[in-house]
Amino acid sequence: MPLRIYNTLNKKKEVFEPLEPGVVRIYVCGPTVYDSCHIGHARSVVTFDVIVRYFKTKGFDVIYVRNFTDIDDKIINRAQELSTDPKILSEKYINEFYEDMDALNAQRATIEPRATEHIEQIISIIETLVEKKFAYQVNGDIYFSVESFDGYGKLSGRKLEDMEAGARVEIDERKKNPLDFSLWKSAKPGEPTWASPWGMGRPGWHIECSAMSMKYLGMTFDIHGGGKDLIFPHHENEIAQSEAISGNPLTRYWIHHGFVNINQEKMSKSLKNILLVKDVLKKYHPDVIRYFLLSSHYRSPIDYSENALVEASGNITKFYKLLERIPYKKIFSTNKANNSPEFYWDRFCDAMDDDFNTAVALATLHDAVREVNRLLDESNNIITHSIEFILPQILKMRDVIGILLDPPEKYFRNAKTLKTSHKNLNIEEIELLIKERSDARKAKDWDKADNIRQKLDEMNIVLEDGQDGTVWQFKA
RNA sequence: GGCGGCAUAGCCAAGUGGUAAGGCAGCGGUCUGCAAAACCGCUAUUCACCAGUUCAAAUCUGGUUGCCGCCUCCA
Repeated sequence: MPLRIYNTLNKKKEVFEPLEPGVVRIYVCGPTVYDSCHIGHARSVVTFDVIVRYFKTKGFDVIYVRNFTDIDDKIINRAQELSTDPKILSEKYINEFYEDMDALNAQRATIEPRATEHIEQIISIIETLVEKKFAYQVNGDIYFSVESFDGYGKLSGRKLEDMEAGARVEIDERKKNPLDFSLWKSAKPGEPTWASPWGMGRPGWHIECSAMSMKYLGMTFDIHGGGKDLIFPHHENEIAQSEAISGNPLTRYWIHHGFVNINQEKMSKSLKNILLVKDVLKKYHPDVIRYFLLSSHYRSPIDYSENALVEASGNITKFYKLLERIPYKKIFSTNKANNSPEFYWDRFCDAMDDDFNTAVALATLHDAVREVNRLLDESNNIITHSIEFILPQILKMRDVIGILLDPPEKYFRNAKTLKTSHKNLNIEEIELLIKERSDARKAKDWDKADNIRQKLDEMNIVLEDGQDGTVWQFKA
């Protein structure tokens, strides 16, 4: 089955064909680094992380470019509020971004360019736009003239006339059209500036992406991605700038992911419900966050709630419980020695091929895990041939989804530490109680044993008596 | 005002013409001292509502209702 991608430009799924066979060139709009990453940033990063991982496992060479917007009004304003330098501020949040996203097991992009390191390219593009009369100068400012570009509105499905009518855009008398957007802003006192043919100033927001994508991926590349909110005006403007210069399509496939809501409300500063990645990571394992983010289709909105994370947590625990049943070395030493069709992996790929349907892909993982559990039950935990055949498929799925990378012991140990620190409990105390109960059980003092179990249950601890003794964990 | 999206079991969530994936919760069973975990079985005659097209519709068309997003910085 060929890979099909929903293309925002045409509003339908299209068969993916890279410009150059075997190579995928993809550009994703990265964060403006003026604040900590929230769960919405995580969705963007994880979504494209899985897409890129999938391309790689399918044998593509992936050139993945994700930028940092490190010069912008928001950064300058924030820096002023904090009486710091914009450069220092953006540096700080770039580091935070890496901390958060590394923690989430997101692989780094191939190239991670910053706007401020591409001023030269930006200026050169603006010069061309001015030469070709797509842009005009007003004092030290350069604006892009939306009317000069025929295709303006083709991505967002808007018409210039419609937008002007109800526009809430501030009327700036100097612009030819209210929707004209700035390519270059003249310097204001105290702001970072660069020399340009139009005097000291700094780039507008949209132009950096055109400059950097062009530099690293060429005039036309395969995939351009970002959040749905970027469709207009950001991506619309990128198309205008880039295509005005090249006369060729900026990109062949536009991928836009949906938002994360918090308890059915939009995340916003005014509602004070911005959920930071680093805060969620204090409570949940990274896999849990990834599972949550990938359990719905990337284009749908998803709703963050405590309940959703608890549920995701239960599923991740279930997966690790399976891995725990298999000697760790055995997990990696298995290799399929026969040529039968890889049922689960094929089903997983079919799902991924259908516009990266991670929900169905995860369902396939569940099915595979259930079967291995069943086979282990049947064989009394002996690794049989059938199991050796399914395990590598599970590992391949795991590698695409980017979860289950910890050794199970580590996962369960972390889970305990995470919860005990939250609940003011002490692992030694808990284990002492469990020891007491085990002694009682050996003495067949069931009442005492059940009493202790009851007590632990009240501490939200659940016990499992197995052949090799009792293991415990917190309820999700 | 303009553009777009969504509505599937108690909850989350796939499914875009061929008779409802998966997860959570629930019920019954195997296992267990009893549990838990794991596994097995059951759990939507039906996909917001009303018409229409079709041999066949959750899926297509028209309409109604309800939610949501974008049009201003936003992942």
